[in-house]
Amino acid sequence: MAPEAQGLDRAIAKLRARDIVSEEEEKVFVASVSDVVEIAAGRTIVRAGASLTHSTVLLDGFACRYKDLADGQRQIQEIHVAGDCMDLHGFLLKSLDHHVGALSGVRIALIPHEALREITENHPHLARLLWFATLLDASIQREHVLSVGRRSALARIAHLFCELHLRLQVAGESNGTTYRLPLTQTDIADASGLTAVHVNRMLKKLRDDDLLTFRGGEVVIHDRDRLERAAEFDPAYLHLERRPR
Amino acid sequence: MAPEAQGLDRAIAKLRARDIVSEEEEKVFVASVSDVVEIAAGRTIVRAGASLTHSTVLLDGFACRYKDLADGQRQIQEIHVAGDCMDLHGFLLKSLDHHVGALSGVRIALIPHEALREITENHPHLARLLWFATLLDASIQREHVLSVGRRSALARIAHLFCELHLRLQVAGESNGTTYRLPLTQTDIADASGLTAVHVNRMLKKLRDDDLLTFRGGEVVIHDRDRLERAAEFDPAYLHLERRPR
DNA sequence: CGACTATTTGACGCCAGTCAACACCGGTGG
DNA sequence: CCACCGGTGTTGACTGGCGTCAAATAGTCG
Repeated sequence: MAPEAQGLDRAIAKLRARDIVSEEEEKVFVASVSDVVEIAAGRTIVRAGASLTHSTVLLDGFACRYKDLADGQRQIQEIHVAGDCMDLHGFLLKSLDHHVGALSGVRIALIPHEALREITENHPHLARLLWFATLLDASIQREHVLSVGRRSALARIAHLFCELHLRLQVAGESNGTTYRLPLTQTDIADASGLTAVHVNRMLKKLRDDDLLTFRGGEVVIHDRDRLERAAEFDPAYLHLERRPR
Repeated sequence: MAPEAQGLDRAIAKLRARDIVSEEEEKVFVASVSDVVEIAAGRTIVRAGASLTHSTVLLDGFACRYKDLADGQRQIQEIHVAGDCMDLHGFLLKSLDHHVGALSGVRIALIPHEALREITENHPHLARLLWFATLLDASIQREHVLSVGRRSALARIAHLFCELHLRLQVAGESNGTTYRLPLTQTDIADASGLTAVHVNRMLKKLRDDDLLTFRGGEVVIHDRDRLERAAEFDPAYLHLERRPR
């Protein structure tokens, strides 16, 4: 592995939480990386509609998929954490229907579509694991539809923090009750379909109720049980069981 | 093809709208069907969490994926039309995180996971097409997040009707401006994250504005242009281009 | 015809949006 | 060292879109 590709182990860890990944498959995956680049916070990583030749793996930092409406409203569809294959979807869609943006400074690995195609031809099990990774995105997005469509503002935000906590734990980026999350309240609002002002009010309530504190890009969970109940959080949709796929 | 498997051609048509499907691939796909069953309106087709051995293709009728909250609120995450591979996701997830229900009477084909695995081992291009089909679901669900999170009630409903119109045209189930849609206003509400009462008000407004009429399970579009503008509908996310995948 | 479900409409209430003012903070330059 | 500045966070007053409740009407199936 090129030394700068460190962080790829997080992507492997994410898969290993769901199935066995052989040494050889790990090698094939790591070898498929053609390049590693850094991108500053706030920059666009992939623009909707652009013709794609590479997919990306988020090695470090936070990114998101999002769409805008004509009046300037933005909706974040999924927040990505280290280890996520962000636009593996682009491999077969050929162009993305949404933008991918850097929420913090990020480091990403590029994987040529040609290498992915190769994997589908010669490494069917690894191909199924990559397919699985895209299905996990879909599952996360479905839970997001539920949140935005039916949960109260408070529950939406609580749910988001629960989900990120668990996903970051899988990537090895959280000890028990704390994690870094360098997002603004506006980002949270764009993810949860609310306004920044109302997010602020709900964050205050979460603090006052002693459920969690989000300040200075850091989340501190005070009462995980009550937080999960407030969010009606059930981690089943993250499919955290190791099974043959 | 078993005669009762008619309707599978709609699934093939859906793929052929996006890439070339060879005669042999079609044969392999059709041969993978082990059974065809009918299910009455309102019944559950797959329950969340159940252990799965088959995936399903919707041959006829309308179905949906949905989740419920504890207080009884329901959120439909995607409406499926004839030709959709509904829980191809279950092939690799092994158990679904959501329910699949029949919105009308439906006919579905069952495909054993074993046959799908076989396809990933021996027919990589066909496997990529099936992967693509699941990515299309993800894309539709992302647009759904945008709708529910940011569009007004009127735009949400207008968008839903635009999307279904186009998807039904691909399946050969709509002439120019009309299509069958045997859903109740409550179903529309559950899909769009609104209440049935408010859906009713918005449908009245769509009628009064002469954009479309939805009555008796039939949609009549009066002014497609203005409807699309009201919905801010852009079909790019349906990826209707025939390209090598 | 009667029971049931779906649709329609009106009155009213509330959750979240809007608008606005102010505090905070790190960076920048005089 | 401090004035300034843009981005972010905080709070209050007010508004409005959509939810809630309720009752009447229209279909539908036995």
